[in-house]
Amino acid sequence: MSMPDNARILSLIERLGNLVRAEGRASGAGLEPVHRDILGYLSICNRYSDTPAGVTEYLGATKGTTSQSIGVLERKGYIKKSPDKEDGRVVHLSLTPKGRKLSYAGAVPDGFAGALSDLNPGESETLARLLSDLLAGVQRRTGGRTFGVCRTCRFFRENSLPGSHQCGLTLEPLSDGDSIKICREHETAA
Amino acid sequence: MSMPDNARILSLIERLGNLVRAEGRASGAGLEPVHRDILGYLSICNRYSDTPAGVTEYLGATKGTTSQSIGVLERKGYIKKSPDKEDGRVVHLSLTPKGRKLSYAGAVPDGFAGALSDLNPGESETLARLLSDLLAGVQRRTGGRTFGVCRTCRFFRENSLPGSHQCGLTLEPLSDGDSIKICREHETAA
DNA sequence: AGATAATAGTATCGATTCGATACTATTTTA
DNA sequence: TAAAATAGTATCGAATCGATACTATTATCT
Repeated sequence: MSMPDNARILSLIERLGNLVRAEGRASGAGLEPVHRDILGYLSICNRYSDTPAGVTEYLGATKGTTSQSIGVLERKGYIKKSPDKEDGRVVHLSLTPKGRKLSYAGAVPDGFAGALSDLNPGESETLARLLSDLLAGVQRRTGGRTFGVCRTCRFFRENSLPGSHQCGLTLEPLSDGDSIKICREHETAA
Repeated sequence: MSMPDNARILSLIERLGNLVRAEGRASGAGLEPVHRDILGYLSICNRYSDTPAGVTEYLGATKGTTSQSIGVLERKGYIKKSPDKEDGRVVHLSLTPKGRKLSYAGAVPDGFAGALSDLNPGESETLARLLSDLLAGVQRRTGGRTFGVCRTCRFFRENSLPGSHQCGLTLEPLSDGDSIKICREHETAA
């Protein structure tokens, strides 16, 4: 008689997602949820992914919509655009100091922080893992990118020098800092 | 070095929520996510909760916004308004046949169905439980309603006749069908 | 080489959300 | 009976969002 687990999970995710959006909207200084999403993404993505197309894939929106949101953030001084040196079509996005501050500020809203602290540590970990698995599964199925961490990608290569790595796709060198960012070209290592 | 579990969970919920919204938008015939939310809510709420105020609390929006969305659904013929018999301020909302069909159709999008089926049954159950707990915790803290199932409410009373119950708040009789719907006045039984 | 296709991004349109504010009507409370 | 609370609507401006059309650049194919 009760709802099947799948539909229930979906409904819960939708409601919790709405709450996160609503809480964020209430507390963020005039910033829409999508703006916080974009700033957050730009703060953790690597140099292959900091483009309007990368943001578009990450958010699952259309590129027209994303272009508008990026325009708003640029006009308000949170991000800056700079042309790619090799591909004349590509634009890179970077956070201004003002934008960087906000991308950190978007911490955990009070209501959630409290509710999460009610879970015991094992449960938090389980929840995080199950949600990750679910997200990865959805993305695999819908052809979406996984946006995994560089270091876990099948193209990631260790170099002989400590702290020096290489991307097998672009063949470019990668620093330790690069290796912990997320990438739109990420494919999970087998 | 890695993200704390709490921030990670929040980010996962936000991303999954966005995906649900996006998938729903793509597949639903011109219906916005909030419209599906409203239709879904009306299909499972009881007669004390099928009002604009009930929808407002459930969605966490403002009443002005909700009033507009309800207006759209009414104009498009998915729901119908009828005045309350006792309180002249109150309006009840009901699904038209057209609306009822859509509230069922909004089932689980393909990508999610597949990804959820990858979890083994125990994991699904765990995930559903953890998300429920989280939602309840957030609502308790933010003063929001829990919208629990009538039968689990502290005001729910069994009658001597089988299949007949009573609401201790309104003192009205409740059928078996009533007892499995969600209510905005719900308070978890101790 | 040169035509064609694919890709990155922008511009514009209409419908809609959303919060804020103000407003009406009804009911409750003091 | 007057004041306050409640339910709901109306209106405004800013922004999202998808759809479509468009420009510019790069890749591909013949």
